[in-house]
Amino acid sequence: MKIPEEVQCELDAKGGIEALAANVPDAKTLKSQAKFFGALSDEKRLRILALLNVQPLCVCVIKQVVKLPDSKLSYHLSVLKNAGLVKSKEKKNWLIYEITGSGRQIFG
Amino acid sequence: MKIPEEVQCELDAKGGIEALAANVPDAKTLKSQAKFFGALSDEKRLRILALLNVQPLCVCVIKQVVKLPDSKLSYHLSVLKNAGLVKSKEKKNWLIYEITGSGRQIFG
DNA sequence: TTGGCATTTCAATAATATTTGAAATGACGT
DNA sequence: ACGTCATTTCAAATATTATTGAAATGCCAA
Repeated sequence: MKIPEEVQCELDAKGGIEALAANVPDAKTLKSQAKFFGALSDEKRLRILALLNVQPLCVCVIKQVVKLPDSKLSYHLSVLKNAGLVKSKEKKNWLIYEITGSGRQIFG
Repeated sequence: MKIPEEVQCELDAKGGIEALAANVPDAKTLKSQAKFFGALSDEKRLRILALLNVQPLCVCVIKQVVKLPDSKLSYHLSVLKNAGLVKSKEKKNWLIYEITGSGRQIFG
Protein backbone atom coordinates (compact mmCIF):
# COMPACT_ATOMS: atom_id res chain seq x y z
CA MET A 1 0.00 0.00 0.00
CA LYS A 2 1.14 3.49 -0.85
CA ILE A 3 0.61 6.29 1.63
CA PRO A 4 1.78 9.91 1.94
CA GLU A 5 5.49 10.07 2.80
CA GLU A 6 4.80 12.52 5.59
CA VAL A 7 2.66 9.85 7.23
CA GLN A 8 4.89 6.93 6.27
CA CYS A 9 7.90 8.60 7.77
CA GLU A 10 6.38 9.26 11.16
CA LEU A 11 4.77 5.86 11.14
CA ASP A 12 8.09 4.13 10.54
CA ALA A 13 9.73 6.15 13.28
CA LYS A 14 7.06 4.99 15.66
CA GLY A 15 7.26 1.31 14.86
CA GLY A 16 4.83 0.87 12.00
CA ILE A 17 1.20 -0.09 11.88
CA GLU A 18 1.45 -2.77 14.55
CA ALA A 19 2.85 -0.31 17.06
CA LEU A 20 0.17 2.14 16.07
CA ALA A 21 -2.58 -0.38 16.68
CA ALA A 22 -1.20 -1.05 20.14
CA ASN A 23 -2.46 2.34 21.22
CA VAL A 24 -6.11 1.50 21.08
CA PRO A 25 -7.60 0.38 24.39
CA ASP A 26 -9.10 -3.09 24.71
CA ALA A 27 -12.72 -3.69 23.79
CA LYS A 28 -13.98 -3.66 27.33
CA THR A 29 -12.43 -0.31 28.09
CA LEU A 30 -13.73 1.16 24.86
CA LYS A 31 -17.20 -0.04 25.65
CA SER A 32 -17.29 1.50 29.07
CA GLN A 33 -15.79 4.74 27.82
CA ALA A 34 -18.38 4.91 25.07
CA LYS A 35 -21.13 4.42 27.62
CA PHE A 36 -19.65 7.09 29.84
CA PHE A 37 -19.55 9.62 27.02
CA GLY A 38 -22.95 8.55 25.76
CA ALA A 39 -24.47 9.45 29.09
CA LEU A 40 -22.97 12.90 28.69
CA SER A 41 -24.15 13.37 25.15
CA ASP A 42 -27.44 15.01 26.04
CA GLU A 43 -28.08 18.56 27.15
CA LYS A 44 -30.68 17.65 29.72
CA ARG A 45 -28.35 15.20 31.36
CA LEU A 46 -25.51 17.69 31.39
CA ARG A 47 -27.84 20.15 33.06
CA ILE A 48 -28.80 17.60 35.70
CA LEU A 49 -25.20 16.68 36.30
CA ALA A 50 -24.23 20.33 36.72
CA LEU A 51 -26.82 20.60 39.48
CA LEU A 52 -25.66 17.45 41.21
CA ASN A 53 -22.14 18.76 41.03
CA VAL A 54 -23.23 21.43 43.48
CA GLN A 55 -24.85 19.12 46.02
CA PRO A 56 -26.92 15.96 46.36
CA LEU A 57 -30.54 16.56 45.44
CA CYS A 58 -33.85 14.79 45.56
CA VAL A 59 -35.69 14.27 42.31
CA CYS A 60 -38.31 16.87 43.11
CA VAL A 61 -35.74 19.66 43.39
CA ILE A 62 -34.02 18.63 40.17
CA LYS A 63 -37.40 18.58 38.53
CA GLN A 64 -38.16 22.07 39.68
CA VAL A 65 -34.99 23.39 38.11
CA VAL A 66 -34.84 21.48 34.87
CA LYS A 67 -38.59 21.45 34.28
CA LEU A 68 -38.97 18.00 32.84
CA PRO A 69 -41.94 15.68 33.28
CA ASP A 70 -41.43 12.99 35.90
CA SER A 71 -40.99 10.06 33.61
CA LYS A 72 -38.59 11.87 31.36
CA LEU A 73 -36.48 13.01 34.26
CA SER A 74 -36.51 9.53 35.67
CA TYR A 75 -35.34 8.12 32.38
CA HIS A 76 -32.42 10.51 32.14
CA LEU A 77 -31.44 9.90 35.73
CA SER A 78 -31.39 6.21 34.97
CA VAL A 79 -29.07 6.76 32.04
CA LEU A 80 -26.69 8.73 34.24
CA LYS A 81 -26.91 6.11 36.92
CA ASN A 82 -26.27 3.18 34.58
CA ALA A 83 -23.19 4.92 33.31
CA GLY A 84 -21.98 5.34 36.88
CA LEU A 85 -22.06 9.13 36.86
CA VAL A 86 -24.52 9.41 39.71
CA LYS A 87 -25.82 7.18 42.43
CA SER A 88 -28.88 7.39 44.63
CA LYS A 89 -29.87 6.67 48.19
CA GLU A 90 -33.28 6.60 49.85
CA LYS A 91 -34.27 9.06 52.52
CA LYS A 92 -37.77 8.78 53.91
CA ASN A 93 -39.93 8.71 50.85
CA TRP A 94 -37.46 10.54 48.70
CA LEU A 95 -34.62 9.47 46.51
CA ILE A 96 -31.52 11.56 46.82
CA TYR A 97 -29.21 11.58 43.84
CA GLU A 98 -25.56 12.31 44.21
CA ILE A 99 -22.76 12.73 41.70
CA THR A 100 -19.99 10.13 41.75
CA GLY A 101 -16.27 10.61 41.39
CA SER A 102 -16.63 9.46 37.84
CA GLY A 103 -19.31 12.07 37.22
CA ARG A 104 -17.13 14.79 38.73
CA GLN A 105 -14.37 14.05 36.21
CA ILE A 106 -15.85 16.30 33.62
CA PHE A 107 -15.79 19.33 35.89
CA GLY A 108 -12.57 21.22 36.57
CA MET B 1 -42.77 22.01 48.54
CA LYS B 2 -41.38 19.66 51.12
CA ILE B 3 -37.97 18.16 50.63
CA PRO B 4 -35.55 16.14 52.78
CA GLU B 5 -34.00 18.32 55.49
CA GLU B 6 -30.53 17.09 54.61
CA VAL B 7 -31.04 18.54 51.15
CA GLN B 8 -32.94 21.62 52.31
CA CYS B 9 -30.20 22.52 54.73
CA GLU B 10 -27.38 22.43 52.25
CA LEU B 11 -29.52 24.12 49.68
CA ASP B 12 -30.27 27.03 52.02
CA ALA B 13 -26.61 27.33 52.90
CA LYS B 14 -25.80 27.66 49.24
CA GLY B 15 -28.37 30.29 48.40
CA GLY B 16 -31.47 28.28 47.51
CA ILE B 17 -32.80 27.01 44.23
CA GLU B 18 -31.99 30.15 42.28
CA ALA B 19 -28.32 29.92 43.24
CA LEU B 20 -28.37 26.26 42.36
CA ALA B 21 -29.79 26.94 38.93
CA ALA B 22 -27.02 29.43 38.30
CA ASN B 23 -24.58 26.56 38.01
CA VAL B 24 -25.89 25.20 34.78
CA PRO B 25 -24.06 26.44 31.67
CA ASP B 26 -25.95 28.38 29.02
CA ALA B 27 -27.80 26.57 26.26
CA LYS B 28 -25.11 27.15 23.67
CA THR B 29 -22.38 25.68 25.82
CA LEU B 30 -24.53 22.70 26.74
CA LYS B 31 -25.25 22.03 23.12
CA SER B 32 -21.64 22.02 22.08
CA GLN B 33 -20.62 19.91 25.06
CA ALA B 34 -23.34 17.40 24.22
CA LYS B 35 -22.08 17.24 20.67
CA PHE B 36 -18.53 16.77 21.86
CA PHE B 37 -19.49 13.88 24.11
CA GLY B 38 -21.81 12.45 21.49
CA ALA B 39 -18.92 12.12 19.09
CA LEU B 40 -17.07 10.16 21.76
CA SER B 41 -19.96 7.88 22.54
CA ASP B 42 -19.04 5.22 20.04
CA GLU B 43 -16.35 2.57 20.26
CA LYS B 44 -15.30 2.83 16.66
CA ARG B 45 -14.78 6.55 16.97
CA LEU B 46 -12.83 6.16 20.19
CA ARG B 47 -10.62 3.68 18.43
CA ILE B 48 -10.03 6.07 15.55
CA LEU B 49 -9.29 8.90 17.92
CA ALA B 50 -6.79 6.80 19.83
CA LEU B 51 -4.92 6.25 16.59
CA LEU B 52 -4.96 9.88 15.64
CA ASN B 53 -3.68 10.69 19.08
CA VAL B 54 -0.46 8.97 18.07
CA GLN B 55 0.04 10.81 14.81
CA PRO B 56 -1.78 12.24 11.80
CA LEU B 57 -2.97 9.53 9.45
CA CYS B 58 -4.49 9.16 6.03
CA VAL B 59 -7.81 7.38 5.78
CA CYS B 60 -6.28 4.29 4.22
CA VAL B 61 -4.05 3.65 7.20
CA ILE B 62 -6.87 4.14 9.66
CA LYS B 63 -8.94 1.80 7.59
CA GLN B 64 -6.28 -0.84 7.72
CA VAL B 65 -6.20 -0.75 11.47
CA VAL B 66 -9.87 -0.40 12.34
CA LYS B 67 -11.10 -2.57 9.51
CA LEU B 68 -14.23 -0.67 8.60
CA PRO B 69 -15.70 -0.35 5.12
CA ASP B 70 -14.90 2.94 3.43
CA SER B 71 -18.28 4.56 3.75
CA LYS B 72 -18.64 3.66 7.38
CA LEU B 73 -15.23 4.97 8.24
CA SER B 74 -15.94 8.12 6.32
CA TYR B 75 -19.15 8.59 8.23
CA HIS B 76 -17.48 8.25 11.60
CA LEU B 77 -14.67 10.55 10.60
CA SER B 78 -17.26 13.12 9.66
CA VAL B 79 -18.89 12.85 13.06
CA LEU B 80 -15.55 13.43 14.75
CA LYS B 81 -14.82 16.30 12.44
CA ASN B 82 -18.16 18.00 12.94
CA ALA B 83 -17.64 17.84 16.66
CA GLY B 84 -14.26 19.48 16.25
CA LEU B 85 -12.24 16.56 17.55
CA VAL B 86 -10.28 16.07 14.36
CA LYS B 87 -9.50 18.09 11.28
CA SER B 88 -8.24 17.10 7.87
CA LYS B 89 -5.91 18.41 5.23
CA GLU B 90 -5.31 17.27 1.67
CA LYS B 91 -2.01 15.84 0.54
CA LYS B 92 -1.74 14.73 -3.04
CA ASN B 93 -4.70 12.47 -3.48
CA TRP B 94 -4.96 11.60 0.18
CA LEU B 95 -6.76 13.13 3.07
CA ILE B 96 -4.74 13.32 6.25
CA TYR B 97 -6.69 13.44 9.46
CA GLU B 98 -5.25 14.97 12.57
CA ILE B 99 -6.50 15.21 16.13
CA THR B 100 -7.28 18.69 17.45
CA GLY B 101 -6.56 20.17 20.85
CA SER B 102 -10.15 19.55 21.70
CA GLY B 103 -9.81 15.92 20.72
CA ARG B 104 -6.69 15.56 22.82
CA GLN B 105 -8.56 16.65 25.92
CA ILE B 106 -9.76 13.18 26.67
CA PHE B 107 -6.27 11.74 26.80
CA GLY B 108 -4.07 12.24 29.81
C1' DT C 1 -7.51 12.19 -21.62
C1' DT C 2 -7.92 8.06 -19.77
C1' DG C 3 -7.75 5.12 -15.95
C1' DG C 4 -7.02 4.18 -11.30
C1' DC C 5 -6.94 5.28 -6.57
C1' DA C 6 -8.68 7.51 -2.14
C1' DT C 7 -12.37 9.16 -0.25
C1' DT C 8 -17.04 11.03 0.15
C1' DT C 9 -21.91 11.26 -0.76
C1' DC C 10 -26.44 9.47 -1.27
C1' DA C 11 -30.84 7.27 -0.36
C1' DA C 12 -32.76 3.34 1.70
C1' DT C 13 -32.86 0.47 5.63
C1' DA C 14 -31.93 -0.98 10.24
C1' DA C 15 -30.92 -0.14 14.89
C1' DT C 16 -30.98 2.64 19.04
C1' DA C 17 -32.42 6.28 21.94
C1' DT C 18 -35.92 9.33 23.51
C1' DT C 19 -40.60 10.85 24.46
C1' DT C 20 -45.27 10.14 26.11
C1' DG C 21 -48.91 9.26 29.22
C1' DA C 22 -50.85 5.93 31.99
C1' DA C 23 -50.30 2.70 35.47
C1' DA C 24 -47.44 0.59 39.16
C1' DT C 25 -44.57 0.77 43.34
C1' DG C 26 -43.48 1.70 47.73
C1' DA C 27 -42.63 4.59 51.80
C1' DC C 28 -45.02 7.67 55.10
C1' DG C 29 -48.21 9.79 58.16
C1' DT C 30 -52.97 9.33 59.93
C1' DA D 1 -55.49 -0.37 56.72
C1' DC D 2 -55.94 4.14 53.84
C1' DG D 3 -54.72 7.92 51.09
C1' DT D 4 -51.06 10.58 49.52
C1' DC D 5 -46.77 11.78 47.76
C1' DA D 6 -42.28 10.86 45.21
C1' DT D 7 -40.62 8.28 41.94
C1' DT D 8 -40.23 4.52 38.61
C1' DT D 9 -41.82 1.40 35.09
C1' DC D 10 -44.05 0.06 30.91
C1' DA D 11 -45.35 -0.25 26.08
C1' DA D 12 -46.29 2.39 22.13
C1' DA D 13 -45.00 6.21 19.22
C1' DT D 14 -41.38 9.12 17.51
C1' DA D 15 -36.88 10.76 16.58
C1' DT D 16 -32.13 10.28 15.99
C1' DT D 17 -28.08 7.62 14.52
C1' DA D 18 -25.72 4.15 12.19
C1' DT D 19 -25.19 0.80 8.38
C1' DT D 20 -25.25 -0.58 3.54
C1' DG D 21 -23.90 -0.73 -1.13
C1' DA D 22 -23.85 1.82 -5.14
C1' DA D 23 -22.64 5.86 -7.39
C1' DA D 24 -20.16 10.28 -7.47
C1' DT D 25 -16.03 13.27 -6.89
C1' DG D 26 -11.63 14.71 -7.54
C1' DC D 27 -6.76 14.07 -7.79
C1' DC D 28 -2.84 12.18 -9.90
C1' DA D 29 0.12 9.63 -13.14
C1' DA D 30 0.79 7.73 -17.63
